[in-house]
Amino acid sequence: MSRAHALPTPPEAGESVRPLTISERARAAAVPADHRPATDYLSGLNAEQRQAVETTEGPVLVLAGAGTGKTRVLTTRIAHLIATGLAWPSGILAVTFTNKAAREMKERVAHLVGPAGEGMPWLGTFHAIGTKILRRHAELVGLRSDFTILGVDDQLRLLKQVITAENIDEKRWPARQLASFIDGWKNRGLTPKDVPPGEAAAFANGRGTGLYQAYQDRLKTLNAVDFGDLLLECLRLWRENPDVLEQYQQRFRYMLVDEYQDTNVAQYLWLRLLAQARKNVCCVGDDDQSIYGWRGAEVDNILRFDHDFPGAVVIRLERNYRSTAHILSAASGLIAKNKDRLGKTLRTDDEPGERVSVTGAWDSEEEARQIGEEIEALHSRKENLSEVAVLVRISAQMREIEDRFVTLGLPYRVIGGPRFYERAEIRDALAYLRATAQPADDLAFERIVNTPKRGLGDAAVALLHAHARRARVPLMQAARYLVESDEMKPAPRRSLRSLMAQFDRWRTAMEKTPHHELAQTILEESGYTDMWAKEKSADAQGRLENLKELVRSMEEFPDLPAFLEHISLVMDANEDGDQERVSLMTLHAAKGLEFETVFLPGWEEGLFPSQRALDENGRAGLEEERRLAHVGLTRAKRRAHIYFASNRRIHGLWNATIPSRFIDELPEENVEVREAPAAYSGRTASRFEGMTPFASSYQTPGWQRAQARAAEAARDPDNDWRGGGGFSENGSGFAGPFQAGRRGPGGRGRPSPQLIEGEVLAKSTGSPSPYEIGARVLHLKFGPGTVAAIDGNKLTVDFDKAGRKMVLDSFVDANG
DNA sequence: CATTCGAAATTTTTT
DNA sequence: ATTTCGAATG
Repeated sequence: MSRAHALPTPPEAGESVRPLTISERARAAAVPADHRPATDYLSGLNAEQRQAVETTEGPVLVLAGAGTGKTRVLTTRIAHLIATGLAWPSGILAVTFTNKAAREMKERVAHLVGPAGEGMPWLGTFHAIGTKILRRHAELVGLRSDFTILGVDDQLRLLKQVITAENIDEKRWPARQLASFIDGWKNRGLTPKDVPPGEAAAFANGRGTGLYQAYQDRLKTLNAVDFGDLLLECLRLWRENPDVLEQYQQRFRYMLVDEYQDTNVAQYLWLRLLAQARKNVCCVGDDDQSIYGWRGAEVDNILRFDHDFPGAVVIRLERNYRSTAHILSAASGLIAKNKDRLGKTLRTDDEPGERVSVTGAWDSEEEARQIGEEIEALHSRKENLSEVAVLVRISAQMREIEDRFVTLGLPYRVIGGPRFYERAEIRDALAYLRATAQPADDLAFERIVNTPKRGLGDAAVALLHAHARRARVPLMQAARYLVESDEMKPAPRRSLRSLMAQFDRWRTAMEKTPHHELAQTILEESGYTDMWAKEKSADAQGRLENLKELVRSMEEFPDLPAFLEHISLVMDANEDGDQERVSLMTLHAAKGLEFETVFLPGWEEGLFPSQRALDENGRAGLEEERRLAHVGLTRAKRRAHIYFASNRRIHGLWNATIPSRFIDELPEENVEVREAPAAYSGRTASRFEGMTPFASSYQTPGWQRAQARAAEAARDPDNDWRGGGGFSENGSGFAGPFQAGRRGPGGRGRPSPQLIEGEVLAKSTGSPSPYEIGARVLHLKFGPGTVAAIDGNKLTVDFDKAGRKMVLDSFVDANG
């Protein structure tokens, strides 16, 4: 390809970038025709996409619905800016949220533009770019350029120290809680001075702000920052040094932001400062896929874009290239129930395809069985298992499904979970390296001083701290002193001496040993690998392998500091991508992915939408849950299967559940209500025929019939409720998704749920139930009980043994 | 100081 | 049910 020929030469790395002069631009345009940058990269785009690529000047908001080619627009836009000579790669700022997204974008740009695009030094996550900027100007914000970036666990340990140092009872005011307060403040761009007094009062009787300040002071002393600081300190840097800000405003001629709906206030301020000068900012996002409100994302940022950037061009990408018409309409119909949205209408030219199926199961175990069977059927039809995903609302749902996959022998992989670099063994190993390379890294030293156990417990650490504070020296230096003095008892003293000797040896070895070999040596000599080798728990083996992988990955870096920098921001477990596997993940983890077939279990009130989201955030919470449902559905290219169970075990006890309101909200014409598979459906449930539909939107109460069948199936003698014996014996009220609202005044814990503008827990029909208050009924799982209240076809029953639960009337029998 | 037993908590997750 | 955390115990 000759695309790269006419590109301007990228400036040397580190060279400060100035805008192209007019003559340079003219020169670029005057290149002979056959050497002119190829524009064929534009040819595959539709009109809107093309507009989004070619509207290079001024603020642009691209509202890109699911599957509308968002990433393609972003990468093509970058290619376009480079190919037309409007900017050098180093003059473009492109921010993403995850390292994965950044990596993908880099690859795709390189593919479009060729070697010339490889530069892209400013393509990365907010945090990675923030780090890069801060390292250059560290001294202006009171840091040294080799500052450490704290992970969550380091942060917690530090907070614990701060709380204790302030003489606050750490048990009453846990570090975790303070961490989430501080996180929230940092997300909103608030320094200790900016925190509204009312909010600080919520922690430790109003001492929240002081603790926040003390924590920040400690960080400075340690020459460390946490993730939030990577953005906040940039803000401070720019505000206090307008010349520095201007330097970056000049440098970044064009700015692009991916997943704009996920930006928090701090990120928004960060962007706005940069964009103020040139205003060539292009934000791509989808308000309907905003699912991170709970961690500080502000949908408002996207809803108010044209207000914040006057004259903004808003481009809607509404043509979906991913899903069939039925799936798309189902998802659109659902999301249309949200009020706070900019509004898009997704359309497709794809065939209608299969309807979205909705299947009721008796309980979550049967739900897992049905999913397993369906996947086996797909597999025997030669469908690729890598194109199949099961998306759950909460991780706790995974276990049952995994269990089923294991017994069926279905290969699967779990996506998400703790990141590689968050794992304890990796953090420990890194702490050893940090403590070796940076003797003043107190946090690292403290982390491993007694890991593996070497008799240096709380008492010894307290002594170290006391001396370190008294002499104002790092812990390591305090240790050297204590080894020589007799303030420490002989046993720990001997242990500490040998540890210090080891560190000395490693530090000497650092001069001449390749860093990955040194790491290997440290892990062995310290007894760390032995510690895991001796542990006989199931995951010990995996941890050892992670450590090996860590050492192996170090080889790719020139030296230890380079590696430490990399690891503090990035580090992914390597994928064993050889075998075809079903993917299992949370809905959150699924954003941005797509699969031929998607299974969506657990669509039940309380679980999805999550009761907690409703209780804590009211209508906004409900809408975020609905967006989550929308994200789930739009992951599917050809087949989407929704499931709900009528009974689910929550925290160990069984709970009756009712179908999610989201099921009712799906347009009827795009949904196929499934019967339970033959093996589990028993006789025809004639007595349920003609019964009032649960949801008024259904002409035929099809899913209810399916449910009834499932109930019949479960009625076989082997499944007798008395045999199961799984329900709560305490009768202390029901412990499920519905408990919060129905608890008596004596109930502890959660606040009452908010009723959301007439949207009750689930729609009810208002049609009379065949039962009356006071009637005795028999439930398969909960046994006998008395009807306490009736709401349409939903009964509130006081079960003799299982306490009060809400059940569908079709699940109980009259028990005269 | 380490181990062990019992009570309490238990969404979603990136950097 | 399971895991995690803290206090009592050896």
